[in-house]
Amino acid sequence: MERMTNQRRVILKELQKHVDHPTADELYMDVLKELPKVSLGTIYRNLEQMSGQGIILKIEGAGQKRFDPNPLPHPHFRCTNCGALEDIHEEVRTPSIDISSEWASHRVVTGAVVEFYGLCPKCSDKYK
Amino acid sequence: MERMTNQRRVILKELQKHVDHPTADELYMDVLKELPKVSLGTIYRNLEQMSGQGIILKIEGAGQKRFDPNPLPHPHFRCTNCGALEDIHEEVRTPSIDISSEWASHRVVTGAVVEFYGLCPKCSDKYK
DNA sequence: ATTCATGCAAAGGGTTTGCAGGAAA
DNA sequence: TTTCCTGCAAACCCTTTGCATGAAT
Repeated sequence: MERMTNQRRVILKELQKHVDHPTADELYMDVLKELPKVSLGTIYRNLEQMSGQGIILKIEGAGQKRFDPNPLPHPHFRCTNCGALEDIHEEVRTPSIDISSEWASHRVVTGAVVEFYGLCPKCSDKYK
Repeated sequence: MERMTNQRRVILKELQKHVDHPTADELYMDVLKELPKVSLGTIYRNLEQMSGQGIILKIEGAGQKRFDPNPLPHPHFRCTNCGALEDIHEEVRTPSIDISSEWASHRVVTGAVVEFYGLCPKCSDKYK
């Protein structure tokens, strides 16, 4: 059974402060302020464990992994210029597929990822 | 202007033979059979260039980058066990978002990625 | 007491890059 | 001939891992 260590508590608390979705090293900088001796390996190990437990969400894609304190799958918007990843609070028509199909009968379909992409407000301003 | 080299021709031809979506090193193995002196760097440079030109599709996500000879965005299915990536030929209701919204007015939304995930036929057999 | 987690540092894997020589245009 | 591309190898970046120590249970 996994243990509730102080490091883990602080990592989760710092992640939950974010409205954006930080990378492991961004979170490391935050955690360092509270735990000056923490190591980046500990950040990675805890993020990996918590996402495996469904407490947080690990988001893989272009560039570095990013982490989201909200574990429920939801759509994101990724800036192809600066890499920023943000939640979409707008209404999104989610994709679906017929799981009773012949195709699906040969697979185990557990979920889907939806990611819109383009330029974030900051980056789109540069093109004005 | 970019040049049509023999390496590039062969890389594209080998990619087009695939119904799956190979990684750079898988494609490297294929190309080596035709061009025994080709380097992995050349594979990466050409794949990067062709995807930038919209001739092929670069797919980023869990693990290694994968490449698809079909440059038109389309849904994929990813096996979370073996990493295989395949096209979905089933009907998929694609996601959409209101691009006339306040939210969208601050961004440039250029596209969306849809990826279903789960276990591929080979991997789901192992759990039977 | 027994495990599991930590800090540290090194290794790992995939991808990118600098350079001198080679081939398209 | 001028540029762009190649092969080679080294560098790079992010992430994972081995190990001895430390802290939860």
